[in-house]
Amino acid sequence: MNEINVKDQSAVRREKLKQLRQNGNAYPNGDKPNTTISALFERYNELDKTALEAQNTTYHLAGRIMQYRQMGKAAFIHIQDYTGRLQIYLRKQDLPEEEFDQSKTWDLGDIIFVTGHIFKTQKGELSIYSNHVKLLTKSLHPLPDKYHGLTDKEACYRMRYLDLMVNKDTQKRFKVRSKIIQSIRQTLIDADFLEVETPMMHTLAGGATAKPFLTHHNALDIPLYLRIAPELFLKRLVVGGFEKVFEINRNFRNEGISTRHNPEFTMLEFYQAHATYEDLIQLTEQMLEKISMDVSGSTQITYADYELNFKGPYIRMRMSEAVAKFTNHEEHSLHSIDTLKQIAQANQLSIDSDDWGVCLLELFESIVEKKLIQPTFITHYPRSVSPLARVSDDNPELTDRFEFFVAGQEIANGFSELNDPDDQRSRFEMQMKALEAGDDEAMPYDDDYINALEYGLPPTAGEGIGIDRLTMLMTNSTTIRDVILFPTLKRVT
RNA sequence: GGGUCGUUAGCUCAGCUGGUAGAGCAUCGGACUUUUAAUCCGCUGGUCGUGCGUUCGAGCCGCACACGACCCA
Repeated sequence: MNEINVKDQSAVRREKLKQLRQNGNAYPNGDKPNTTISALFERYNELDKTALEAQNTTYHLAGRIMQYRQMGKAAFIHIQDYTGRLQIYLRKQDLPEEEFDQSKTWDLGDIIFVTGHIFKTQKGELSIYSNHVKLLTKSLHPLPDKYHGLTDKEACYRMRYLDLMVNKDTQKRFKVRSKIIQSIRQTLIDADFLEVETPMMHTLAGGATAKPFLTHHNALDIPLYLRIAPELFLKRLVVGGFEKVFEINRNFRNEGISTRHNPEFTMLEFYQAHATYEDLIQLTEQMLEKISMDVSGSTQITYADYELNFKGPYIRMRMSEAVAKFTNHEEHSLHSIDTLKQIAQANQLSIDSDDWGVCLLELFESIVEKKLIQPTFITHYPRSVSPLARVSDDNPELTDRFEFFVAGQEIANGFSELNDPDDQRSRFEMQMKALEAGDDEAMPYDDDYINALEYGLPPTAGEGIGIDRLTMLMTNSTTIRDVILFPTLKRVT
């Protein structure tokens, strides 16, 4: 190593790789482990040192070197596979000479293959006593600090592979995320829902009010939008006879980035024919109770400064009831738009709309939402802010809709679907007026969707649940970037 | 979009009132056959985010920019 600069750890490792290439294939494959680290712990960790001496099963294991303690004629190595970390013991006299010499050139981060039997050290740590070792993959960059790990958040987001390698909490968070999705899928499939996939590229960005991403199809020479919601397609499927459908997939919204917003995010949407929003409220309670049990074994969850209780039934409030409660008004007084404007003024809010529903929603969002800590359903959303929801039978200004809040955040949105094509047509027309008036988030008129409704959508209820925000709750993460493997970041310059 | 803070060795972090750039881990060399953040001895390693300015002199002061974090909208 004299002619290369020893300060450059990568150069040292490259030099070693060069040696490996000269000695044969530096990237061997085909060596198969016959167990995993966690399996060994489950089987043997309860046995004591002497009991393990009777064990002579030969195990093959592969893993990345995370710690390496060389002691002259012996060495202790901690390797990590996707199930955990295990110590390997190497002794010069128990290994072929060239293998022991080879092992001295290994570095933290290298991936090795180990053959040996299980034993416990004097300090009682379960380990592998190895009689064969082999390097599988040379790592060309030094690992982050073995004790502190990688703490630079930007580095964690940009190099998630490194974050996952050295930060156990990160691994755990994404395993929980997977478990949540698995739990949801299980619940829905057990309830006879059909999992489907609908287009990610739309000619009209409908199903929600949001700014879309625009792209272009070259061969067809047409603009396409990345979808902002799958809703209108899923309901077409219900028209077609798939009476219970769900989709877990990405939506894209061309909006700001914050601790609660990533441009692409994952939504569960599900639709059930012959159900009402009341049925979905119950299903949501069941689903969340199960998720919380599956993930943490309890319905009590710690999130930031809160102890959240996911044992149903959850709090329910009408939107006007909630606004009344948190502004100390009588609920019936909120039927007057003048009262709403007064409340807004008293709270230093300027609302430029003269629509009663818009005003009520604004008050709700700015005053009430952040105060809904325990799981809470807000129901009776105004018609004017719910262009796809069915009008309530007892009040034409309201819809059979709810949203679900936890820790001040919106987690879910559901409603009995509007299946009257003529009503839907007039709602789209209202949206078009809003669009003309400059609201760039208003929904476009979807002619084919109206056509589908004219064939007959059975009475149906549907709901969307934000998987990222749900994962934030279940993993006690206060930023969405911590629950998305590769969050959107600016380019490094 | 606004405010506050951050960016120094591969990683984690110090750096005084503006006066020659520091530690631990990792690396490199040596010792070491049950260690475990191994230990002991020795040696390396820097475009102080980028640019401009102030100054005899800038990691430190000023301005602009980049990226990020937190709070607010």
